[in-house]
Amino acid sequence: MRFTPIREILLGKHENAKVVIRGWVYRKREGKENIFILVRDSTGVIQCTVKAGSSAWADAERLTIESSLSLEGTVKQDKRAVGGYELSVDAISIVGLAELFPISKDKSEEFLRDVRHLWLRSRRMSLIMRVRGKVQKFTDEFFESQGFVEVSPPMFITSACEGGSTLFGLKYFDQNMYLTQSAQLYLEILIYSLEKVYCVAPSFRAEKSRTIRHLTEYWHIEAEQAFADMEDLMRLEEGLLAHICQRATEQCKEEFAELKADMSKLALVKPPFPKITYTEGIERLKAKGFKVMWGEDLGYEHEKALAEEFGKPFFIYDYPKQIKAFYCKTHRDRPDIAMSTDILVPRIGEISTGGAREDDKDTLVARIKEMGLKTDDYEWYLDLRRYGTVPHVGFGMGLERLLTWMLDLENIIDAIPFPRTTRRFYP
RNA sequence: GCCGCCGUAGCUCAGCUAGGUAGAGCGGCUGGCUGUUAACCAGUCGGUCAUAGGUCCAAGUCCUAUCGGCGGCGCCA
Repeated sequence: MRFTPIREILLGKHENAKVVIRGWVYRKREGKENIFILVRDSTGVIQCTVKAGSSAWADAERLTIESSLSLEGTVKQDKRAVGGYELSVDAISIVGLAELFPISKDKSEEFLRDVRHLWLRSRRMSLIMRVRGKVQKFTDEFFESQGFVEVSPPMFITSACEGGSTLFGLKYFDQNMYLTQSAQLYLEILIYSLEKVYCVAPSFRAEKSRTIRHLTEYWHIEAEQAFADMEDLMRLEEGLLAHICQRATEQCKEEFAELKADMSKLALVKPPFPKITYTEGIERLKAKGFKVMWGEDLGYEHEKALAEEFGKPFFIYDYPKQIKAFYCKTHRDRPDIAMSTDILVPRIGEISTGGAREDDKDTLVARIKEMGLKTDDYEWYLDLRRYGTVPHVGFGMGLERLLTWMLDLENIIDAIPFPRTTRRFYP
């Protein structure tokens, strides 16, 4: 049996032809003369009409919202149907008669989160998931074009990447292990053979953050590049973002329109991005009346204020060493300044952090001790500096934060099908 | 970790300020009507007011604790 995608019918390709479609009941309106069944499949929604007296009438009467079915009928152009085409039904075959569907007209955020496994069927969620899939594809396209190799980092790790306080611990047989919070250190291993590597993989953070931009499990776009400096890094990052935004404007028009997401902001994402130093950021904030001291990390309000000025993604770089991780390289002539850069976007703030990694073994050992960490935990990491060390850079970008910004989502949880937050991890 | 808000019918909410018989809309069911557009009209079913304790003649309403949820800050991507 050949089934016709609903989208093809709506595009006018099957006018007056007999077709068979399959899908789920989206809405149903019942009268004496007609039953109107709105059927959705993965490609669209179409109105199907069943006339009184038709052999399909009894089945049409039984149908409930979200029942799965196939319908045979004739495609008719009809202005009265949303979409311009409808199916005049000859036969219905019910696949799975649905029980009373819990999601109806009125719905609260809280309830929809409780039934997320059903809410994912909604038009809105499927559109977002489509864009998410595309953005992942665009990411692969970009790295492919730049000669990067996609690699697969581990999820089980033995020690922290950054500190330790935000790790999820777990029992690994008789030992304690953790879920990774970044693939960075593992990508660093791989540049010694592949030079340019990237991955898109989950990162886990046990931060009890209660905000619209935090997940405990999020997908992390990470890359590392050997023989590269900060300029290479920023060029890579802005190239990636610009490519994703460019391709989204080409391929995701319908999704943006239906989600009422503002697509015009994507056109502003063109290299080179605005770039300011941390010091300049502090000055700008002071000029705006914020009470910030050089050396303090920027808070969310600070980030938002700066991002508003630019109205598009931009870089902040050259942070004070003390607010950055142990592996961060510092300027040789300004040892208090870390070669680190963030990308900030309006409304969300930070979506990416990257930088040069310390490539000198002794400096790295000193930094590890300075931060109160144990060199024993980083023996293999130090090996990378013992055997053919190279200057290298890398970054990590939060896929869901990127999508939240692109699609104007109110909360990051809608950027991922199965969000894990401090309070929610079902289904 | 700190702070704020919320929890009443399957769903969305009102009722709480100032204690006095548990309400509406949607959904379901029954009937009617209509080429309907998240249809409409009538009727009907539906509730241990999150849980536990307290105050009171009387608690959905006031007090305390607990549980659950949402958000802000911090931290981060």
